[in-house]
Formats: sequence, C-alpha cells, structure tokens
Amino acid sequence: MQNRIQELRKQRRVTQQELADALSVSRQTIISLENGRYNASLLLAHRIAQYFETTIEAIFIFDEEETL
Amino acid sequence: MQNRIQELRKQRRVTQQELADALSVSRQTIISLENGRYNASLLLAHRIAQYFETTIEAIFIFDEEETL
DNA sequence: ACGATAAGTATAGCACACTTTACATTTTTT
DNA sequence: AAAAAATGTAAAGTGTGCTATACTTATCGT
Repeated sequence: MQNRIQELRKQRRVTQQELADALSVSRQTIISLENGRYNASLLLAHRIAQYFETTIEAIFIFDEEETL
Repeated sequence: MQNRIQELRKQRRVTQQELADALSVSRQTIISLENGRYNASLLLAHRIAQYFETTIEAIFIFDEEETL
C-alpha cells in the first residue's frame, strides 16, 4: 500500500513533528508511514484524512494483490 | 469505532462465511468485526468497502475521542 | 425430534502498528 | 562554516488484528 502523506505534508509545509502532534502520534509513526514501513491503522488513517481535509481513499493507494 | 458490516451483509442476504470468503479472511474475523471485538486493518476496511461498493467512511463510524 | 446451516465463544499464536529512547545524517538558516 | 532544525535509523516493548481449531447455541426445514 502506498500513501500520499509526505506529499500532502510538504504541500502544506508542515514538519513531521507538527503532523505527529496534530494527530497525537509519535514522530516515528509519521516517519514509518511516509517510508512505507507499515500501514496506518484504520483509526489513524481516518485522522490523517481529516487533518488533510480529504478521504482515506484519497490518501492511501491500495494495491489489489496485497495480503492482509 | 462502530461499523455497519452486519447491517450491509444482511441487506444483501450474505452469510458470514460467504462474506469471509469474498474478502479472503476467516469467518472469525467477520464475527469479531461485527461484534466490535476489534477494528479492521486499513486494507481489510478497503476490501469491505469495495465489496459493498461504497467508501470506508460510509461503513466505519469513527468516534472522535478514540485512542489509537 | 432430528439434522443441517448459521452464528457465537474461547484460546493460543504470529505479525505488525505504535511507543519510547537514543543516536546519526541531511537540510536549512544565519 | 557553524548552528539549528528536520529527517532518518535502530532496538526493545506493548497491544491488537488476524488465523486456526474446537466447541456451543440458535434457527429452520423435513
């Protein structure tokens, strides 16, 4: 699964720390998500979508063959 | 977090087993999701939304105060 | 009443989402 | 060039999403 977090974050000129604080997660979580180390939980994905004023589907790009 | 999985499943007269098979998860996963034992992963949420031909936000009801 | 199908509970195990801390590297600013 | 800010890596720990198996309960048709 890919995501557009870094792209959206840079568009708005927000640092990882600022985004982390706004979402109430650690900065490591932001780094790991941006670098594709793992996927967000559904709840975090929702918060991210709200922060960027869009939908989950607009931020996370799902690859059909992915396994759970 | 609440979800409308059972409601949508019954609307379409699909059994838990059929839904599980369609989503490539176990029947236990469907039971647990319907009974609110835990939340779906982002990927599974996406598959569910696709199955029901709608969006993640239309199926999962997010409670603002929830913790990760 | 019986068997079949559907739905539920319980438990144990694995993988991964997220945390914390600490240190290293890169980029930006002055 | 040096300081400061931003980004990255690493490792260990906790919680939970999902699986598998096995047993139980409810519903329905015959």
